[in-house]
Formats: sequence, C-alpha cells, structure tokens
Amino acid sequence: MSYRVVFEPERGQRVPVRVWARAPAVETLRQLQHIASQPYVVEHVAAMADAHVSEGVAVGTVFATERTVVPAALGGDLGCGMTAMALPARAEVDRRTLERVVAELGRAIPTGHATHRGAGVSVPSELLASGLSTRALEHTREALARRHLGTLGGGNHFLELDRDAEGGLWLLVHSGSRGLGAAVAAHHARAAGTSTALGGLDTETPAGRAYYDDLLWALDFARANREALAKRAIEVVGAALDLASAPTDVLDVHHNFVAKEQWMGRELFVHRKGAVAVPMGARALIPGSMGTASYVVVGLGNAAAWGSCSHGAGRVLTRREARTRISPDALARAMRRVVFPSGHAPDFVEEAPAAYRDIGEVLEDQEDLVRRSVRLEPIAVLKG
DNA sequence: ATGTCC
Repeated sequence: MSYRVVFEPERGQRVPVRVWARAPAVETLRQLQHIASQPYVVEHVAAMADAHVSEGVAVGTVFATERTVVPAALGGDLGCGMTAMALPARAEVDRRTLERVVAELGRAIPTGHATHRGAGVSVPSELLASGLSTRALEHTREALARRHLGTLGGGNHFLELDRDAEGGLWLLVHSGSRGLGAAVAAHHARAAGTSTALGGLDTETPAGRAYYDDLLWALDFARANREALAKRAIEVVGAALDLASAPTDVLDVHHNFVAKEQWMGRELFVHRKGAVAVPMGARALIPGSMGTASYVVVGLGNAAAWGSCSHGAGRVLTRREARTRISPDALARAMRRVVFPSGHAPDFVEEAPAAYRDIGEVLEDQEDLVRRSVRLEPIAVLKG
C-alpha cells in the first residue's frame, strides 16, 4: 500500500497530509490536520503506518520546516530510539538459563523510575564538553547525567533478547534521553510558548539555535544511554552464555528527533515524532509490541515520506483501555513463549501485544518506504 | 516519555 491524501483547506489546512496508516482514528487525523495548518510547515505532512493520537502532535508524524524548529512537536523523550545488535551466540538457550539471565538483567539495570544510586556512573567526556544553552540546564546535566546514563526508563522502553531465522541471538534496546531530554524539552517548550501551542522558533535567532543545539546534545545522550545499556546487558548475557567476542552487527536509530536535511535543493528541518529516518539503503529497527516480532528493515529513501518509516506497530488501545480490557490470562497466553522476570506480569498489560497493531500489517502499509531484512522473534524481555 | 509543577 502507498499513502492516501487528506487535504481540506476549508478547515485551515495549509499543506496536504499523506497517510500511510490504513485506518487512523478520527482524532489522529485531526492532529495531523492541525500540524498541517501551522504557518511553518512546508510541502506536506507524512503520517506513518503506526500513527496514533498523542499530546499535541500524533505519534508517527513527519513534517518539514524551513528555518523553524518546534519544541512542542516532539514531546519529552528527545532521541528516544532503538539499538539492535547481533551477538556471537546461538539463540537456542534453555528456559532456565533465560530466566536466570533476565533476573540478572533486572538486577544489573535500573528500570522504571530507578536511577543509579549515589555518585552514579562516569560520563564520557564528550558528553560534557559542549555547553548547554542555560546554566540551569548545565546544572541539571551535572546532577542527572551520571545517575541516568545506562538506565532503561519506563513505559514502552524495554531490553530484549531475540532469535533471527537462522537461530542467531540478538539484543534489542528501546530507550531514550531519560530525565535530561525531558529537561531540555520542558525548558524550550516554555521558551516557545505553552507546550500545546506548537509554537515555532526561528533557527536564525538565539532561541531557535539554543533549542537545536540542546536537542543535538540530548540526541547524543540518548544514543550513549542505549550504548551503555547494551554494554551492561552484554556483560550479563556474556557471563551466562560465554560470548566469545564483540557484537557482530550493530545498528542504532532515533525515532523522536529533528534533523537538518537537504530536500529539493533546500535545507529543511525534518521533525520526526515517532518515525525513523531511512535514506535509501539505510537500515532501521522497527519493533513490534513486547512479545511479538521486530524487524530490521532497509530504507527506500522515499521522498513522499521525507525518507521515513514507522517507529513501531502503533497503539490501538490506550494504556487505560489496555488495563481494563486485557485479562491476566490473555496476557499470559500471548507472552507464553517469552521469558520475563517472575512477578512482573502485571507490568506488561499496558504493553501487551493486544494493545498494539500487528507488525506484519504495519509493514505491509509501508512497503514503498522500507523492505524487510531480518525478522527477530523475542525470547526474553526486560520491561522498563 | 519525565524526580510527571523547584
């Protein structure tokens, strides 16, 4: 399937919305039309196959501007994204060993609200070298970076072991910039107006430059966070499975970010809220829900979508709906082939497979954006 | 997503 166009100038829409999702909710379309009505948006808005309602701007929205950045468009978790690593080991691991590994991962890696205690970890000097735009943010960095680097966070963040079609073992990490991205986002959302007003900042002004520079730092921190999480996880997995060497393949993608890109001979600021940049030939990781398959995909660089693809399967139930509608039995059945820390089953309800669309269908909706490369089947999950 | 309003 390709996209369909939604364009109603009589509703104030300035540019068309191209929709890859086959059945977006009415409220999702309203949010897409709202961002497509803003004065700074150029050419068209693209809605990815997993588009769904969020605060302000729908998750799965991609839009481009000239000389404008929009702090409120991204939400708090700047640089949220995925790391995937192929490990030099077989995925045929007995259940008892997997249970031991996830229990140890749960002890080794702070999850949910947890952070490193006391002085925390040492932070790579390159993450402390550049200034942030205000002293307050620099103080926040000094206080939080060493406590948040290498922590998973909550919600839909997870760490997972997977098996590919050849029986190879993979590690997946879904996490972001933790409290630091949230602090950067909150500061600049205030500077640009209220968090829901979708105010834009001119990139040629101090405020616009400050946001973009702080954003780039938050993206670096998010990537370093996933790297630290993966490193710790590999230490734990390696101790149990005797990993002989380093990962044989590594990929990392942001799915909540702004990037300066060249399109049609112009320099544009492409905003991706829950979407991945996939230039022609570039790989990305599209996770299903926890407990269902994920895919390594290869980008087709389709300009119609600003060279983007979906960041996941997309919610069909809100967190609240998932809690009321998905029974513990149904969840246990859906997760029966996946090992997770004992006693944590209730935590999974909000992220259960039934709360998300089928990933195969979501990939069908974007066959003009990415092709499938590697199917990854989960064998063990640590939930954030 | 987020020490979820210093």
